Amino acid sequence: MENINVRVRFAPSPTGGLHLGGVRTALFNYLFAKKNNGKFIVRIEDTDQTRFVAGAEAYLLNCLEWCGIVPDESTIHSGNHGPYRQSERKELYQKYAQQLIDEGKAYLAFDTPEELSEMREKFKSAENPSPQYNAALRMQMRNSLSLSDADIKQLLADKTPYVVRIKMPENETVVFTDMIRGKLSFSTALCDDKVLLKADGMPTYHLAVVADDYLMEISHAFRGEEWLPSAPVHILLWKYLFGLDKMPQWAHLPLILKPDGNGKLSKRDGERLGFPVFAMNWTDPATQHTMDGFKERGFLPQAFVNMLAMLGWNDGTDREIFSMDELIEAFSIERIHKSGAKFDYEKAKWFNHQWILRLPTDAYLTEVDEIFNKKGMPVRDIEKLKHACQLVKDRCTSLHDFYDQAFFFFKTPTNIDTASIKEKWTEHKRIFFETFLDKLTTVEWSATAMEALFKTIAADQNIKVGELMLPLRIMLVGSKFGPGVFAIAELLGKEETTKRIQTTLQLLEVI
RNA sequence: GGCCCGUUCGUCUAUCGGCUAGGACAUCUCCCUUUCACGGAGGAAAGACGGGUUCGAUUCCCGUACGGGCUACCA
Repeated sequence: MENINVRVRFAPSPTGGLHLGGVRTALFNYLFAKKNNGKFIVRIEDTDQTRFVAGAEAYLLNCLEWCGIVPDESTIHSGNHGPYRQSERKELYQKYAQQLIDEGKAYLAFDTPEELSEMREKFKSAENPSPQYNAALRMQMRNSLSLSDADIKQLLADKTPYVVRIKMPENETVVFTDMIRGKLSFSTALCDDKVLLKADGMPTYHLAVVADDYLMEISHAFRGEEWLPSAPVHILLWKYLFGLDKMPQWAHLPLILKPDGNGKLSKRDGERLGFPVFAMNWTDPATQHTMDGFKERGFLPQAFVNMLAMLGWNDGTDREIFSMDELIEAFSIERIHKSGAKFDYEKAKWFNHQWILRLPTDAYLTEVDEIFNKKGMPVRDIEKLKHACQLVKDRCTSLHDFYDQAFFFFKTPTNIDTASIKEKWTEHKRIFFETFLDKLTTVEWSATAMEALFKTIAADQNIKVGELMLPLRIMLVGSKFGPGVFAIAELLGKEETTKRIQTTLQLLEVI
């Protein structure tokens, strides 16, 4: 079989981290590559020097690594197709641009940005709100097709800045097969003369994507649906430069939509609706504004990946829970959907809960420990934390919930909800708990033994057990939540349990 | 405006011409639980519309509507 080289391309920008759509594109690329024993290549471009941010490359790869999406080749991990940065490959693109010019497939355009917006203003109408630089208009602009040779020479001699534009054929039909959508056709008459090389000598995406994919022997390329309209330009460039037989197979992935209303999910939606949109947190270097990622919100990478995979793909059965290996095993590109999917944070949390239950506690103990540390409650006894996690995992949807659900194991509650019990508090109950405390010193320290003792004393003293359970819970936990009370007591230990009961008894005395 | 893509419960989706339209999230009811959850059982909830093709269309075709994407020297 031919070599399978699947690539995903990123262009980091300072305003945003790695969003859901980006991770999902990478994920599908990765699944496809692994499924077919191919290579997964991550390309991170410094497409625009002014926008490129130091640290962005490492950030992107960290995010992918957290997700378990590990590239075989990347800008940082390197491979044998370097150099990877666009700025270091400048001459290559210029060479291809020149080739196109020589063959009459592209031309030089000297129009200034002002002239371009002037043109757009001038030709703008109700029927045509966005006039294109195309066959109909290019002869009215200042370019190597409309100007005389002498003029062009003079402009070049004066070092007038220019761009290279593709000369779109007047009326040709470009046909190609998308792996997800099937056969698609576009008329070149509707595409404009896209800029291939910018005035600073750097390529636009259109030229770069074609040249890079060729040089790096890419066989398959997945990207977002938003690229579909410019696909004909890329197909044409492949035809002109390298031949369609060498062109990678395309797959245009559906978009991830905002949960409410319509449209592409944006980072603003996350802030507005209170959920993360990035894999890991990202600080905008300009504003120093940090946005949480799924990782920081207490998501497990397994759950995050699982959730993303199910947003636009399924295996045709009712199964929803997949590990990365299982995804690779089950993945098939034919089953990727064509339509966009609205992101549902509730469902994302459900996936996380499922993975919290499924994974052994050890898989996330370090993260939970860190969360306790950040809350200012360092856990000295990691084994105890582990037990606590096992006790409360049923009721945790995020890793942060472990703190809310288990903090009382590590710190005596300061707010005792005595209000809930004081109305029904009696002298009998006080006597009961004093007896219980007394006998506790002799009993074997286990939940079952304690429960038996508790019930025996209750029977002896003729008090309903139900009347005593809530008070005991309040004494140990501080309020009305948590796992079984005797299990809590067991983990708290004899000393702490006794102390908490005594403290609350005193509190009730005062009241 | 033009071009392209899409359209099954509120949401994510199953169905590759036979459907009493299945599952999951969310929601509601009940059970379990001497707390809060988990869990279990059940309920309500969908094929945008109009034409074809066919014995039979959610499924295939064509229109219409609606939604989205693109229409930059951004990707």
